Amino acid sequence: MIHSEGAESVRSLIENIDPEAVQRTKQTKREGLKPLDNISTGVVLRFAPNPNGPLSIGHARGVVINHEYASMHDGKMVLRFDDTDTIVKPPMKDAYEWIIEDYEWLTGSKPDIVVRASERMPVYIRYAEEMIRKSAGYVCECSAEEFRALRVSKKACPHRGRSVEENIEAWGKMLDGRFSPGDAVVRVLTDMSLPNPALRDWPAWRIQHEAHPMVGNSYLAWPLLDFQSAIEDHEQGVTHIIRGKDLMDSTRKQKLLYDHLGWKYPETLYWGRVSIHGSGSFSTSEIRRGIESKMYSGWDDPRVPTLRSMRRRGFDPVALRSFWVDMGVTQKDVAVAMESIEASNAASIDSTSRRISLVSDPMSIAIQGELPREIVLPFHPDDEKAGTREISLASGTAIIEKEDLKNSFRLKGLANVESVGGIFEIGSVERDDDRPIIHWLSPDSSVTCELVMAIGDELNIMSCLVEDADLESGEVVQLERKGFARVEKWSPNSRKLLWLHR
RNA sequence: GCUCGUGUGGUGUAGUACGGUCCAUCAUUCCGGGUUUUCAUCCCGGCGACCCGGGUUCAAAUCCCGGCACGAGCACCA
Repeated sequence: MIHSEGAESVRSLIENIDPEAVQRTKQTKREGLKPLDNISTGVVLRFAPNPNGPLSIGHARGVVINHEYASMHDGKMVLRFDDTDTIVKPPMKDAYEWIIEDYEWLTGSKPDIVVRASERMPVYIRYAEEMIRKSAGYVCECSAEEFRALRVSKKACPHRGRSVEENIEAWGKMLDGRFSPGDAVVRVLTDMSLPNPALRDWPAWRIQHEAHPMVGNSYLAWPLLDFQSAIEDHEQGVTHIIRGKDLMDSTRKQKLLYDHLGWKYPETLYWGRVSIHGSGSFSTSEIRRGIESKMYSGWDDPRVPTLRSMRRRGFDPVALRSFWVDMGVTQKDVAVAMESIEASNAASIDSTSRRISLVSDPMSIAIQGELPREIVLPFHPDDEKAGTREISLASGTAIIEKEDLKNSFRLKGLANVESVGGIFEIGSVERDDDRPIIHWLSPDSSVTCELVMAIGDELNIMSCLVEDADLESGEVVQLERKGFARVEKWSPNSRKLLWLHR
């Protein structure tokens, strides 16, 4: 019957049995992050940066999502410094403190646990030995090139079958410096015939003789990320790992290690790559070079995509958090525009930003007619509590942007004006037509200031005129008709604004 | 080459585990209109999408197979 009658009759058939089954309900969008699975025993999440510089905008997602999940499930958050490489990405002593500051600014809270891998070396050494004694790992003396060839041909390396005693002996040589860098690595014993080449006897330890900024020359062999991270996640009781999908093979490698050690691997979520268009896309090391060569003034240079630069320009961490939470965790590679982040920020700060006028390319016009000695304007159109500022009109002139000059326009908050032979006559105080409204300044109530604007790799420093309002250093203001800027300095002899965004 | 992953409007996202409640959610951009003494804010309206092809089924964004596209890993970096 079903076959011949079609969907309609099936629908009515179902309707007779259970009317609710065919009721249509408007679908809704799930709000916030999708809850984690397997949370019955509580959650522990972690954010694990390399301390080779302060946090950049690229780290923000990792900080925000992990932190949000931890607080959403009343769990703990571990901030871990993965600093076991002293050569390729050498740690920077100051960065540890910077990252904690950046973390606290962005999340509004302190991490529950802070751990540096470099202070945990005894733990890693102990587990490496356990692994070797269990014949779950071995010391390999092949060169990188030799092993690469073995990996692709699925062949065992000559050191793979050594006895535990021989391995322990070689391991000791790695630790005490009888081996030189490159002479040997510790590998996790997996299976050379594994279909995924990345998993075949993957390297866990290598030799590095460089001094470490935190622990000096205490160690000559260091664990690689996959080993160190796996051990530390277990030690800290991490329940959920959220990482980039480029690290999927890391999960697989680490699971093989967990199998050797008899541990249960955490739940793992992945996200895709995010590229942010319109923000400088440079790496931490590139920024560092730019600072060293004096191209940038520091890690908070307005041109540089670090969190501290964004903080300095006036970004609101609450807006940043909601931006990343809204994006959620998907494995799609996404491209977002810096303008989107700015729009999110603008929405967040609009209601609290005081309004003032700034003129960057000034010209004076004479105004005449019935003028009050001063007018009072609100600092915010929708919020009386923001207070008011007084503008003196004693001089009978107004300063406007050159590009706003027309024969007829309205000086915002004052009156319509009309050019009569170059002199502007005051007209209606009421707004009674749709002539353009422009912002303006009075020479008696304005001061000069510096407006710093980052445009790509350029720093545009403009000398401007601005209202002499009583601004506070650090506050974010909206420049009428222009956009937002943060007050860097506001003292009688030096006023400096830093451009934020429209 | 081997391995893995992802494809929903311009952008981002919900829905996909249990096919019908989806002629597909929400936000933003864009377009039009309104409010407003800012090109800000706010309000209303509109445009706009399930990668392609087969299959299963009364019914597929959802399940299966095959393509295609894009991305990642195969470092003695993280």
